[in-house]
Formats: sequence, structure tokens, C-alpha cells
Amino acid sequence: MSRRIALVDVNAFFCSCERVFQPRYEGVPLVVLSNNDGCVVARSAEVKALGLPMGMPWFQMKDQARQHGIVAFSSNYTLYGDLSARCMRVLGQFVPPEDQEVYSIDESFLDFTHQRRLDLTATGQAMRARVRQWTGLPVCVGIGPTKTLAKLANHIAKKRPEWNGVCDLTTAGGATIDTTMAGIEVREVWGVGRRIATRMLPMGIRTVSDLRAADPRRMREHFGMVMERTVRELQGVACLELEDMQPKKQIIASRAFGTPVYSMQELAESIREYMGRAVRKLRLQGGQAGVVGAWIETNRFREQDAQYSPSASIKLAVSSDDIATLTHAAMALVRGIYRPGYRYVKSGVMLLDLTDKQTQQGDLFSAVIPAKDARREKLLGTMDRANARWGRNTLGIGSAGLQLRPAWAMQRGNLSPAFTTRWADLPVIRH
DNA sequence: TCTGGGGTCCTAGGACCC
DNA sequence: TCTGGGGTCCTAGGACCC
Repeated sequence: MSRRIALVDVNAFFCSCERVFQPRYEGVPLVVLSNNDGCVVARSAEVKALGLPMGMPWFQMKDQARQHGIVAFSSNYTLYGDLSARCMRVLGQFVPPEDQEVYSIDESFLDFTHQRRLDLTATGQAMRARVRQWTGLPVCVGIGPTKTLAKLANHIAKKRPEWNGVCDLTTAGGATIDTTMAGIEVREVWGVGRRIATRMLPMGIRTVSDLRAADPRRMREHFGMVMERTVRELQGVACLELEDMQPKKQIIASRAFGTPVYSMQELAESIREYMGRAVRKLRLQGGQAGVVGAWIETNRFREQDAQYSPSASIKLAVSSDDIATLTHAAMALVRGIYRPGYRYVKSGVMLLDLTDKQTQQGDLFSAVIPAKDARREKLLGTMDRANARWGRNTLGIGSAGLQLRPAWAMQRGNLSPAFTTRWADLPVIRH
């Protein structure tokens, strides 16, 4: 019994989020920028049509932007995260919970294998209509017998207007599929990146249909088992299952500074703040870290600058989710790698060797497993609750976040309001 | 002047074991 | 003169994803 998997993906997600509450930008060429307004990370259809690439530094694009009237927004992850959650909840109404995989902030797999009678093209249109009406976001739907083919079908639904936003490869004719695949570059296949696409070219593999016709074992010899799986999936043999939410295996928090930093003092402030972010994620998934890492960086794009980008990590004697312990470890690491005289533009912390908090690894050289300090646990829990209730930096470690806007803080020149998550930013309808 | 911030998995090679 | 065969674990680097 062949499977029927749908992939639903929001069109130009970040740009579409900006338009939901600011419809005056409908039809206007939009981009959304990365933190510090650095690079373009999302483009509206109008900007894609101009041929401006993803990932381009904004300052290099400013002339063209002026010329074409492109509007740039700073990243508003509060808004995107909330709209994403709403969108995923709407899609979840179409399948039982175990048949939905939220794959990324703007994509979800839905498994319709068990709903045999359903007309999937009609269901796809129903999903588009409901998401549009309830969240304001435009989505496209791809359907196929494997995840890789569903991804490809979604690509087709987006690029070819004749599919009207829903492409079902499980019912499309063989000839249609052949000609369509022959017209798509192999780079568009899920799992084929820039490197591999380049290496495939001399092998005579240029389009999706070339790759689908390739021998999976030969592809494995050249590119490894991941690529073998990809080829089989293209041929309609399901190798990838829907996955449930797994706890993270590592947690990273890092940011480029709004302005360069020279002193240990300022690096320390940044490390404290980023560790706060990392520990929040850690505690949210009920984990503890066995290894702490930290790094600082100079600007690798400035050739005239002396470069210095050291990193260090340390294994804790006992895994921890205590913000004080973890911050202390990261601070010691940065003090160890810091050298004065460099122009630092970024720092970061990493939590590794994550385990579930319930499984406490004892210390070989102490007779008993160290008992958790009950008062300490209570204090940390109280901090969590205070921060959940009154805002993220209500209680923190040392001077983290005390300064309202440190000089090195992220720059966001054109940030839209948090329309859905802050009372003061709630849209008002005047009549 | 200004160039993001997260993640995952696989593989090869080295160190070590018997 | 001749120098085996089978493993595990860890790490760094590479590839990919959004």
C-alpha cells in the first residue's frame, strides 16, 4: 500500500507574516533581513522576480532596493513564531496528531495514508483556504508517495501556476511527471545541495529526472548512503518516516554585535545574556548539559583586521541545568581565550552532551550520587516562573540584561510591531 | 560602515581493545 | 624471510536542512 504524504509550506513565510497585519505591503517588493539587518533571509515574489539572491548582504543591495522600491523589515521572530504556531494548529485539524510532523517554522508534513477515500487535491485546496482565512498566510501543498516527492511536488505547486497551489504526484500521469521532472534542476531536490549538484554535473546528472534514473548503489558509492536514500525516495520507495519532536542534542545561542566590542567586560555581558537564552531552552526541554562551549569572533570579512576567533569547551564533573553553574563555566572559558587588542563582532555559547534531567550520572570518585540541592532547585524554579510571568530578563545572573540597551546590542532598524503577542502592539481598527 | 542563527547526520581516520 | 583479524569509541570535518 503506497503512502500519501503532503508537505504544506508557507509562501515567502517571513514576508507573508509582515503582510498579514500590514496589507498595504501586498504587491510591494519586500525583504526580511537577518539579525542586525545583515543579510536578506526572505524575499517576496516580486523580489524573487527581480533575480535578487537569497543571503545577499543588505548594504550591497541598497542601490537596487531604492531603484525598485524594495521595503526591508528587520526580523520579527516573535511575530513569525506565533503565526507559525497558529498555522500548524490549523493544519493539525486535517490529520490525527501522530500523522503531523512540524518540520520547520513554515513547513509541515501530513500523512494521509490512512485516509484512503480522501480526494487529496480537494483536501489540499481546503487546507489552503482555511489557513488563509484563519491566519492570513498563503500556503502551497505538495503530495507524493514519499517525503522527498512531497517536497518536490510542493516546489512544483509553487513554481507552476497551472497547478493552482496544489500538486498531487500520486494521481498525476506518468508522462506529466516525466516532463515536469526533466524541467527541474537537480539542485531543487531535498538533500542535494550546491556541492553535490556540482559534482553530479560531470556524471551527466543535471535534472531531477536524471537523478531519478540513476542507480542508487552507484550514487551511494559516490555520495554516501544519504544520497542513496534520496534516489530511492525519488523512485517512490519510502525510506524516511514521519518524525516526532525530539529533544535537542545541542543548544547554541550566539549573536553578532550591533557595534564592535573590544573589552572583556562587554564580552562577558554578552556571554551572560546568551547563556540565559541557552539555559531557557535547556530547561524548557527538561534537559541538563554535560559540556559547555564558548567562542568569540573577529570580522572575517575585514581583511585589514587582525583575525582571532578562538573557541573552548569544558566537561562538567556533573551535568547541570543551573544558570549560575553554566554561566560560571562559560565565563571562565571566555576569560581564558580573550586577548585584548582585537575587534570582536560576535560571541556565542553552546550546551552539549545533553541528557534528560531524570538520568543523573554519578561521580565515580564520590560514593553517592550528589543529591540535588532542594533549596537551589526551588530558587531556579522560582526564577523560571518569574521570568515567564513578568518577562524574560526579570531575574537573571549578575549584570545580564540589567543595562536596558548595551552598546553592543542587536540593531533592528525597521522592526514591525509584535501584533499578536504584546497588548500595546495589538492592531486597532478605526471606523 | 554594514556580511545571520540555528540545527542534523554521516564518514573517515586515529586510538584503543582482545 | 615471514608481521592477523576483528572490533569499539571518539573526533573533526563535510554535507545538508531551514
